Amino acid sequence: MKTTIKDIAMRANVSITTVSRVINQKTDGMSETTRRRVLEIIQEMNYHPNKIARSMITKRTNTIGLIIPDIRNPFFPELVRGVEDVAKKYHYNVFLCNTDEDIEREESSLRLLRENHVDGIVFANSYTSKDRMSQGLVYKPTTPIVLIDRGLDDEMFSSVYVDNEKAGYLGTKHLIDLQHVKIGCITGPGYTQNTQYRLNGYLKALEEASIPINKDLILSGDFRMEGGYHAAKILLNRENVTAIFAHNDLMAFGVYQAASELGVNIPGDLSVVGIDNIKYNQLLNPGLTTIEQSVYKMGETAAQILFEQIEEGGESQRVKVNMEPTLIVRNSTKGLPSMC
Amino acid sequence: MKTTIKDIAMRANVSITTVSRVINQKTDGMSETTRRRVLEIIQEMNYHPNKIARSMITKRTNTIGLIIPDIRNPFFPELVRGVEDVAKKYHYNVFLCNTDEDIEREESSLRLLRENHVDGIVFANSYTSKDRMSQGLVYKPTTPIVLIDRGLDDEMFSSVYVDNEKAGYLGTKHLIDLQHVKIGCITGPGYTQNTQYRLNGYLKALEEASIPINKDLILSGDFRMEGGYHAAKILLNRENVTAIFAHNDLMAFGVYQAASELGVNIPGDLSVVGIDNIKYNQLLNPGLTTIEQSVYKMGETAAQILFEQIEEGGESQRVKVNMEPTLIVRNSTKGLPSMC
DNA sequence: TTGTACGCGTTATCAA
DNA sequence: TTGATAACGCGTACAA
Repeated sequence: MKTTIKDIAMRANVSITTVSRVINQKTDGMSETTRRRVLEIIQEMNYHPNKIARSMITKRTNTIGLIIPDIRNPFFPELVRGVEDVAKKYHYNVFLCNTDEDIEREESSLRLLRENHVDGIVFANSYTSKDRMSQGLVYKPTTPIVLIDRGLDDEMFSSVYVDNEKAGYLGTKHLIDLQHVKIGCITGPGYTQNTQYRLNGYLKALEEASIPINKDLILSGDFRMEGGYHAAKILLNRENVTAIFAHNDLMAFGVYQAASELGVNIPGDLSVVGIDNIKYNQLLNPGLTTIEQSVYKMGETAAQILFEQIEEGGESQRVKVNMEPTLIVRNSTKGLPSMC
Repeated sequence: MKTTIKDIAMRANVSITTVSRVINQKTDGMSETTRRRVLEIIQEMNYHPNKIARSMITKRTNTIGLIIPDIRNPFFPELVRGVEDVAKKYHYNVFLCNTDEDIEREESSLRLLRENHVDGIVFANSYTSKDRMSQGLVYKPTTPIVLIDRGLDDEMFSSVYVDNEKAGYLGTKHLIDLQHVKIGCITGPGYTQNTQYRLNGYLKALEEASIPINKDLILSGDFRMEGGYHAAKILLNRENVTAIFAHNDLMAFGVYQAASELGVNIPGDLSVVGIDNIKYNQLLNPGLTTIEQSVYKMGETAAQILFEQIEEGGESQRVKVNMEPTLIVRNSTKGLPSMC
């Protein structure tokens, strides 16, 4: 039997109300003597309040949910830490849910979190189509939700995301500035919104430079090494590209592998750009030029917004934060000798 | 106002007991008619049971805690997934807590989890000294705890860990077999038990080969790239080692960086071995020879044990699982030309 | 300055 | 086959 507020009350010869007051610092007009005595007994009996019971009354669980595709994708640990560090500051615990981009798991996570009465949810729904999302989320409009990485174009939710079109534009522009023309593009899965926006940026940069668009240079990947590897093989064997823009670093890693197998030198024969600036891409030789998204900060920001909405009790304004991506040049990109 | 079991009962013209029975599949001797009607209303009103209230009675929250040092260390995402996947199978949610190896945060995490009445805890206390741990955990002997990565030598807790002495032995033996004699060793922080065991393995292998032990070749790192980098600089500049055994892959990455800066060729001038077999070390050129620990499996196993203890209700046997590390040879190690 | 008593949403016990 | 009611541990309005 765990010790309860009742046990403390008995031992201290006071009512449970008094004990409750001590616990919740409601000691406005209370005798110092009883306060001290209660505190002592609490120590002595090693009493810890039962949050479950408390939240029955207060309607607060001091708990938030965090839904992501897969913690093993090195993009997400940073994000998770950002969220958790803010949560800790607010004395909140966080439930972590991995969905593997599976719509079933997204919805079951949402349901589970709701049944656990979390006070809010940070949702990295990067890979979900809009319609299904809305459908899934409509379940629980009462709990504040902040979308991360790519928001729905929906007034319903706050969101924090990177300007993906700009990311796509920056990477492509960098390659064009280096005189590249045959620039391969490896996108994420077709159904993600990130992919669409990043691709738009790519197209825009080409257009601006009056480089004709060749659809054979645009291949669809999976945001994982494998996808980058296979796409790169095709681009290198069939299309003779001099540069590849992979829509995330993991796929760029795959490009490195393919290049290595084919005896293609980076950056001598091939320039490579990624997106994310994953920490461990410094390991690559040569270092990978990439577009940085401040992932940790995204997590922090999303959590911050969420807690503001929680505190304001649901009737707060929806917020959309747009983060700027920045180009980080390393040694995987190199100017093409200008052809005469 | 959320819909409650009461609302359902009203609308269905039955008692809350009946509704409760439907929810909990206790429909043994129940008329199909009422069952169907209740089910319909539940659908219609989009009712979801309140787990908080339920756990007041059942004393079960269907929630476990997972405490780790830092999710950004690429060792842990695998472990987290292992735990979470098993948890999901049991319809459990998991609270994630990062401690940064800070004893304060470990204890506050423990306290927070306990206040949230988790049914069990998986604790990766890799970096905590035995005494403080016991002190911290003694708080809550009622909740099953499974230690991971390195167990306390304590009958109190179940644990899953890798035979770290063997890991240290295997890596060193491999280098010795390649004729290396001046083998540098970069350990983890001195206060971790892993470090002690791995170092023992290193020493044992040297002894077996009758290679005299040189304490200058043993440096203490931090399990991060930075530590590996600095230690490698010292070993290469001052000690002329022909091989370095880093006690995890991250530090081996640091060794690569140092070698690259100093113009030292791997494996030509220097052989390198790590521990962990982090997924992205395939990216390194040359590929890193390392000792694999099946991290995902460790997570799974720990969670499995935890759930067995939860189901058995606390009076179960303590279990200690010892996982075998295996050597994975890639291209970072090379035989030394035998000196004549 | 302190205490009594009710209610939060659910399950379990016993009765009908 | 179904229902009334007591718990679970706590916070709080109101009373003393």
